[in-house]
Amino acid sequence: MAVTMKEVARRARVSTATVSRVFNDSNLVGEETRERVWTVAKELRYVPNPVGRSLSTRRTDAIGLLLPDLYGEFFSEVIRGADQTVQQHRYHLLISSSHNERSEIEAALQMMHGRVDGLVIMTPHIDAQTLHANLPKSLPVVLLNCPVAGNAFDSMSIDNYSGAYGMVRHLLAHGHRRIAIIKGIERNYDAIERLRGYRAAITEAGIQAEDLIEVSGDFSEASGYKAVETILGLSPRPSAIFASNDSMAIGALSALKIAKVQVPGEIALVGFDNIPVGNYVKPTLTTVNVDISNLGVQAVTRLLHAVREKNSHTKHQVILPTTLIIRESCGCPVEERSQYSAKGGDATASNN
Amino acid sequence: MAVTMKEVARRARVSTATVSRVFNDSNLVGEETRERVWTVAKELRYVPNPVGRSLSTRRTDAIGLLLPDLYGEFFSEVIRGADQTVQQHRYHLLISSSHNERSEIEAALQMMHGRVDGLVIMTPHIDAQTLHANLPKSLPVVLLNCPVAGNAFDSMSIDNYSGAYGMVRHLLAHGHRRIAIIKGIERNYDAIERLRGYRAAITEAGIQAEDLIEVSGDFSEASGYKAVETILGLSPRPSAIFASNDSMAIGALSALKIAKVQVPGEIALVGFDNIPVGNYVKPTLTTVNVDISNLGVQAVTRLLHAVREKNSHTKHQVILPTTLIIRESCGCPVEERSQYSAKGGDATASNN
DNA sequence: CTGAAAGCGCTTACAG
DNA sequence: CTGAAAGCGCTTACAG
Repeated sequence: MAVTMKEVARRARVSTATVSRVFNDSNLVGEETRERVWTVAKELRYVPNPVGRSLSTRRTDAIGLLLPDLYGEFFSEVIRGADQTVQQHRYHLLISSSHNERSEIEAALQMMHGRVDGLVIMTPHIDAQTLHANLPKSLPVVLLNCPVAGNAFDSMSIDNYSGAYGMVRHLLAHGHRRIAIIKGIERNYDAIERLRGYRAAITEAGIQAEDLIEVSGDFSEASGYKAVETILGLSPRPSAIFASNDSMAIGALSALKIAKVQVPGEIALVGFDNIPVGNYVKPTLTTVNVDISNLGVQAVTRLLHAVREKNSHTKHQVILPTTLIIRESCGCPVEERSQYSAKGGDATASNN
Repeated sequence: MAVTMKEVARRARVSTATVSRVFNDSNLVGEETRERVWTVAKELRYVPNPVGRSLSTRRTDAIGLLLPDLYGEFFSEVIRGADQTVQQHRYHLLISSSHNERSEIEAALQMMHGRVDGLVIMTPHIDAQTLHANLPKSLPVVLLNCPVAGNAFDSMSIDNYSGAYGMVRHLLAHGHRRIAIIKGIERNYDAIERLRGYRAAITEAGIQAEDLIEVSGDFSEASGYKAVETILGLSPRPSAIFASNDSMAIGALSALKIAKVQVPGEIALVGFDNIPVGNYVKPTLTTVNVDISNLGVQAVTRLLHAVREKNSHTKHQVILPTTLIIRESCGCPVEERSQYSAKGGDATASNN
């Protein structure tokens, strides 16, 4: 059907080896021969078959991206960063999502097997065990925001801890002493780290540990709404709320509006993630920014390094810094309403 | 390195042909043999190499998705629908984006060549010519929201015309007579169709064609903002604004707020797309909903039909209906604030 | 029910 | 600088 190398070779009166060399920019081809092959190839509209190529080179020139989900801007931004980087390196991107259960992840790992030269894996529910059991030992992997400890894998994650820490410090700096946190999903890694940052900032400020005000939430808008009912019932009432993500902050904002509690006048409110909607609510939402597409860029860059420089590559656990976005909802003076970096000092440098 | 079929065959004391048959659920294998092969395969953790497989079957079990962009919810929703469908059929999804220029599209088409069994192409800037020139005649293709005329390709698009028509009819039904449109990018297909719907509804209502109030825009928030300046300068002032997309509607809303013009009290405002932010602005935005992930589902379903039933497959141009989402910004009575279908009668049924 | 063999479209030492 | 040949890991008529 499609024209093959053999046909090009025949018409250009050379061997397939020579055609192959021409298409691989080998320098062991005579100028004249090269031209002749090019011409014929162009005429026939020959495009090398990547499958044949892959079989002999044992490369696929593709990498896989495993995602738990595909809802919302977070994942599309990761994909955007990944796609961009992959294209720069003339690689391809294979995407597979909806892997929230262990069995699905295992199936997905199997399916990627042999189709990609490396894998970026983002999934909250995975352990090193499962990974090792389902991946060829030699397949390079970068873990994205996965709670896998140790240094057996390259990993890349967001500095949830410092982001939360920096945000709470910001509230403290503006005089808040009773700061409530609306927590995320209990066993979620991001949620745990953000909570840890909150606790550290509070206790470091000399506030008693028993004064930590922790309200449950599950990252949903509804849970933020509900949490406010609890918070408004406390006495003395907290003067600030740190929601573990923006969705909950927005839910909280609705509840506060309905309860006729002024934000930030009577209570300050801040979130985490910097989702676009934060710019549209009134007051605009102070939050922690995460450069998500960069997360994708870095992960793929790191992975391709592992793929191409297998020998010199050494594994690292990288933590990407976050940024505070000061808008209206925290009530801090206008002149401070600019971006500045959250304390992100413990980010490990990547060395590729 | 990785264990191959040969190794499995050797250990199970059968030929590779038999191993192959076992893995392809062929029924010409004895039960006993089958078991033995399974056991050995399991032991060795054998996974068939898809590249070898592809080379002999001439299938890749993958389809490609070509996107112009990767910004925002629209594309992530398309991807979500596509990924979901692809997985159901045990196919793989190859993604490639940022194809806005002709040369990039051509390069992308070349790169997909041989890697996929079919292609879903979404790009505003493409003509049938370029497509034919860069695609193997035999490769199934589904065009997504592409302005390619004729029936040479399967295509799938949103019913922009009827959506706009229905929305403007809604405004007319509520007594509006001077309805301005903020247009989208001039040569953009969606924009053209929405404009066409607006014009049809207006003129059908017996309003003079010279009373069409068309203001330029480019789909950006900023252009919506600017358009309002023009609109407020008109006399008599329009009583309603139909923005060709939600982003512009939101820009317009900001401008109206600043100009202290009540929405919907003094002027009604509606958009198109139903982006999530529309729920958060005040007043909430009346708009036209497009089930985007379904667009991805339908396109892939159609494509896989073309891939697998090459013979029985006939090409169709499908138009997916839209829905009106009535919220606060159009000012219509509360009891009507529910979803109902926009006139979507001219959607062609897909027959796979 | 099973195997030997050819073939899918490339690449790459090896020899010249 | 060029070609003949082996090999990458599968599948599938063909023969038995």
